[in-house]
Amino acid sequence: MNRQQQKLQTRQKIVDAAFTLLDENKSFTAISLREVAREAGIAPTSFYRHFADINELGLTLVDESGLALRQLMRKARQRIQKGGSVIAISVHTFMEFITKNRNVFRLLLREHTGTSAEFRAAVMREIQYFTEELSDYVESHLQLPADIAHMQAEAMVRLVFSAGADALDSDPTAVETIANRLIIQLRFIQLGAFSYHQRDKS
Amino acid sequence: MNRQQQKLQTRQKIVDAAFTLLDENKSFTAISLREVAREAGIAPTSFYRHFADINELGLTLVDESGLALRQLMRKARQRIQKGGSVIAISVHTFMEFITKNRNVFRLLLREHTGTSAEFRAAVMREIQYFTEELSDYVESHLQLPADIAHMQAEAMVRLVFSAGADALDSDPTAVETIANRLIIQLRFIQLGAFSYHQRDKS
DNA sequence: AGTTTCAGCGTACAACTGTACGCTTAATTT
DNA sequence: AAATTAAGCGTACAGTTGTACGCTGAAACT
Repeated sequence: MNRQQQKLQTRQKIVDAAFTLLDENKSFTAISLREVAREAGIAPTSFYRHFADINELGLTLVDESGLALRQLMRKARQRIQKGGSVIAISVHTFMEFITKNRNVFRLLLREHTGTSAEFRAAVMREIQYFTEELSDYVESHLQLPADIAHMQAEAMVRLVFSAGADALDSDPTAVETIANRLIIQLRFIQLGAFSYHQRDKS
Repeated sequence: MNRQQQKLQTRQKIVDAAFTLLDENKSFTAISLREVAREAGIAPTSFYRHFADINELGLTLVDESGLALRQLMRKARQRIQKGGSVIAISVHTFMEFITKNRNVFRLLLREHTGTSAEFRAAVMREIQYFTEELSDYVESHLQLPADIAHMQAEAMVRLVFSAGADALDSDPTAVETIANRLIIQLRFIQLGAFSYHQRDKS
């Protein structure tokens, strides 16, 4: 087999192993190089052929997670084209994602408040993509000035991530409850930003 | 000296040592019993005279942190008696607290999304106190039905904690900016919940 | 065909971990 | 005064960690 392909394949095995280890009771900072190697089926020292550091692996995972989320956003936007509530569809898409990719979302959540400033910054960057895309949407579709649109988008993303954290610990029926409450709370923000804007103009 | 007092004193040394170690780069799950003992100035094995487990220490820290936050709430409510914006005063009190007790808030943040289900539950309980007290306030002062008041309070607390997380990584001037944005975003929710309620009635 | 490259392995080591066990010593009880 | 209690210590041990070093064997190149 091609050597390059082979290398990429084991690299993927490492990434997959890391995501597998990132379960309910293990944060990325807490997993050891040796555990990852064991799970990936390689020698501990072979790890270094792919990543200089365990941190480099971590940042890769955050990047991949962010990418997955952005792809999700696109999918949600496509669904909205066909009509329906923007908020409700977005929330359901999001909840579907985190229940199907628990460890991906867990990684983002944990490293967002984690112990590595580098990781925190990486996650915040991914969240900012989220916020800015939503901000653009709000600005153009709801006809709000940029600053208000941005605050609205930021608040919404905060709520969504926070509710997502709760959803991770809940069974499917509880997730549905959380989603429904979240939808109403997002409407609060939407309505509130609008009336704040109206009041400001007069 | 009294033996009981002496014991309580070293116990406090352990607690203080743990909070000291809980700095920017160290989560509670990541600190070792030996580190705590070293910082507290006792032998590693002496730790067990005070806590059965390192987890027992952790839950103690969460409890103490929650207590500190509840005391803060009372202080904020007292200040509000004298008049002024409820939201603005609460936000400023909160920000003052987390900048003066960084590690206390850090503990709550990290364990909220941490790897121990027990710790997560403990933190969520503390957050719920927050939410419920605020919910009662909203219900009685803004004349909203209980369910809407609760959703409003929950959303507000989510926003406050999320903004608090950002504030931890920021310098004083950035904290001020975050606080001001947060105040507006909380107004969004307040206004939004009100018009959601109005609309619902008709 | 001969040479070079390099992914992966095995061994090795020092550092650190939690905690079992028994001792000391001073406060407390009898 | 004698006996008991218990906070704190020191030693010890097995387990895990990251990573330095040199080797192997097959793919890639000349």
